[in-house]
Amino acid sequence: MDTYQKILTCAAELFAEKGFEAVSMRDIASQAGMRAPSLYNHFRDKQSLYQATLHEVFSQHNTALIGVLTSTDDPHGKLQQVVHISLLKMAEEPNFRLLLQRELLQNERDRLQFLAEEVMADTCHQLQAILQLINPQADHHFVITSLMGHLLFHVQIAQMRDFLPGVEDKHADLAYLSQQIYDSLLKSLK
Amino acid sequence: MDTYQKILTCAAELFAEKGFEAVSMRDIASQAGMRAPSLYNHFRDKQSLYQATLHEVFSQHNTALIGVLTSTDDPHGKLQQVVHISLLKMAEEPNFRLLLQRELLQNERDRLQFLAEEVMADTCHQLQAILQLINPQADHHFVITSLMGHLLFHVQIAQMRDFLPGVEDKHADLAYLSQQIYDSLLKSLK
DNA sequence: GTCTATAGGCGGATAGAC
DNA sequence: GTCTATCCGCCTATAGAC
Repeated sequence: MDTYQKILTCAAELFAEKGFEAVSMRDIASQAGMRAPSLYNHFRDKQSLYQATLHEVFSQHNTALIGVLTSTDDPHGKLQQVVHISLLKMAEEPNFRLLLQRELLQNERDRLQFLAEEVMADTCHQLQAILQLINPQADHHFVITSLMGHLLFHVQIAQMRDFLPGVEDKHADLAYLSQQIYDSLLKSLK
Repeated sequence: MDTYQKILTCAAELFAEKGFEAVSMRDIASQAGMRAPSLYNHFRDKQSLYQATLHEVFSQHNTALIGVLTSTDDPHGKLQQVVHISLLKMAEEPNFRLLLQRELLQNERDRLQFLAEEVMADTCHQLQAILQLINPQADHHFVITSLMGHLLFHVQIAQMRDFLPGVEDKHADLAYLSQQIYDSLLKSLK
């Protein structure tokens, strides 16, 4: 892995964990085994490094999902796979979810537009086509939004689940969660 | 309103909008019509001010919800009201949602435990009792988590809805959203 | 392409006058 | 209880040696 990629990887980790403001160029450089000024040979400034990090993480995640969405499965199987794989990927590699959720907390219009168009639009369109086959009458925009909310929130809440009432062993099982989310998705489609 | 409360109000606004790291004591003081050192007559340091802000905003929101949850309505009516009022309150006064979501992004165990026990536990228990009356067989923990995810995410996504595919006018209507969320909640309970 | 040294600004926090 | 003045550290970013 070349230096450029090494920096992006470390930056993704730190920005995801602590957020843009809480991470210094020294932190990133240190993580990447160099000094802060060296970063400026690869990125114009901190903002550029952050943007490049977002682009890297988001596009990687998207191409991973497209494989599932363009498979030849029937609509139900595809839907189930999307839920399952999204959960798995977000659980084992939290950078995508964290960076996305941090960006969602910004209320600058152009950053939200970037998120919508560059990160979510493709997946939404693919999902829409699938839902169309299952139930053309349903409110697809609502259902897709609900699905994204489900996926993000259930993974996010995993770390504090032990502190919440009514929790059982099965809730730590991603396969069970995935099944529940898929079930309630289908029910809300009918 | 005394100075103490004035500071808390301004701090809540700024912390919610920009996050802890991105807000300086000078920013808060300026918003409250004073100079930064004056803040230290009311709060030991920035962390204390932040904690006090969280406590203020979270407890206010919780007491507002308890009124609904302890009303004498039937379970279905209560549930519908909880959804509706939560959406309304979060839409018109975003500080609670933003501070909650920012705290959820931390992965420090004790802060998550604080959130779970001081912010969510009461509401969860009340909801659990309601769900028990509707369908004792259902996975209440999952349903309640889903509901919270729904509420938070649909309000959050409101600002970028125009950029997402398949959006229609009705999606900007809180009453419609509230109905949809309640409907899918009931369906996933059956 | 990486380093040291450093500029220049902003951050949290305190001292002490009023 | 609020202010001005100030300390001191960390920040981003650049200059220039190697």
